[in-house]
Amino acid sequence: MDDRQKQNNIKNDRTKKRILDAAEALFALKGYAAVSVREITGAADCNLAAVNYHFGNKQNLYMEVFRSCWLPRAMRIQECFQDLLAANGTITASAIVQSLARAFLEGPLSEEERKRHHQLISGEMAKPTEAYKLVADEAFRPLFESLLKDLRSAMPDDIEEERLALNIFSVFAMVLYFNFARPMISSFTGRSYDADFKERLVDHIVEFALNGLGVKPKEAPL
Amino acid sequence: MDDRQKQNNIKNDRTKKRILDAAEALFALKGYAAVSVREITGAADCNLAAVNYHFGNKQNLYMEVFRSCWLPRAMRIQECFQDLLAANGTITASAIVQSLARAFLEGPLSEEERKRHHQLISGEMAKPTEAYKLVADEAFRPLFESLLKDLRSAMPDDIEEERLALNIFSVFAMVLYFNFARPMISSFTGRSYDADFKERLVDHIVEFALNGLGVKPKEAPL
DNA sequence: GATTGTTTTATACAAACGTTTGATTATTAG
DNA sequence: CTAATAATCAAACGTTTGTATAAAACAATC
Repeated sequence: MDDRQKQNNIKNDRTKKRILDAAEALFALKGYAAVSVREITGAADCNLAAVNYHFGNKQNLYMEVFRSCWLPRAMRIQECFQDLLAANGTITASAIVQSLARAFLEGPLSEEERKRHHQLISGEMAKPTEAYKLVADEAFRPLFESLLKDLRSAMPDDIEEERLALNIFSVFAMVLYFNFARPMISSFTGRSYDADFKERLVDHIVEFALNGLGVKPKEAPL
Repeated sequence: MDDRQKQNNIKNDRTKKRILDAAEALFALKGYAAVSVREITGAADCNLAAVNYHFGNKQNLYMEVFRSCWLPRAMRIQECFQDLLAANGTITASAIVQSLARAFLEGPLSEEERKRHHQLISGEMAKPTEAYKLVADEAFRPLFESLLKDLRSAMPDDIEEERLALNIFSVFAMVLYFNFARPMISSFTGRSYDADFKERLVDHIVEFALNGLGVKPKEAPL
């Protein structure tokens, strides 16, 4: 029968999973309040009541998107960073910055995934909800601590803890900004985010983090 | 009569202005979709129909918030930056970065204004609407061009245009990030955004922009 | 003081919202 | 096969949404 076929085509993957995917895409695109449950179930090709059946309510679904879609991806990025860093041999400041920039800009995510990932977290940073706490505790804080440790071992011993933290934030600022502000950067520079430009960005971030503006240019030992 | 008194107390300032204020505060706090017209008119202490009478519809009101609240404030910041830069005498890279950081972090805005200002634009950068185009054309682009000009005159002649642009973005990244990510930074460093910490941030941004991480620390000539 | 134009008011409306319900279909276990 | 559990469904619930309307209050002009 073609009932069977139809099931195999679209419906056979668990409804719950389809709802999560559709919800993630829509929440990333338009934000929590601007997306209706009907829109989600429409995109997931299931009944309206399915959201409440599987997730209780709309808010729980939103939280679940972060718990079971966003967080695992954040882990993948962080693992990618640690792999790159390890592959680099000795832990130098330059290696840390470069690995971080690569993991975030080129990293393990597809272009579509990266877009979703950053749009979702942008929404949370602009208007934090309960999901922010989850993400800060489970992803940001551990990464920050790990970076603190790495960078401490790569910098002079007498550096103050606060300066170390500010340095990390500054590198983060660049890495996130070059993702976050893509439309503006593309528009102002006239370059699209292809592999070439991303490579250029990684190089720039590393150089800037090591030499700043490079007012007194010296051959950077990258 | 106390009708007259009541008018002087709250109502006498033009309804239109009160709606704009209330709308700005609420849009900044919760985002466009999460705010209802009734919420706005309630906060502005006026009739529900006033929004449609004075602004046509909810979307126009949102645009008007950017046109007549956000943009003028962006101008004030930019003027502050130019005043600081001019007061600094010669245009050096250090002076540019310092003036920019000061204008944005300490600047002419009250703490409440700055919060609103950044929340509004965060929302737009996370989920751009029509307002983004307005803001990019009227505020971002001119500031970017002006910075490009200033920085070009302060850097070696042979520097490529693209590198100049990336440098500007990087400084911007820090300045905006230290505003944007306030909650996270406060939480991770344990410091509140008082005058002391903001001064520290300005110093850090200048130093980082000039020397990067400062891996090979040399007495910064600030 | 009547007339005219502007602003405010109370009320109404259809559409869309998140959630609930009870019937119906699939799936699993005995 | 039957009983029980899980999942899907169409329909409806009571609210809340953005916007429209027409009457009332106010302001300014003559």
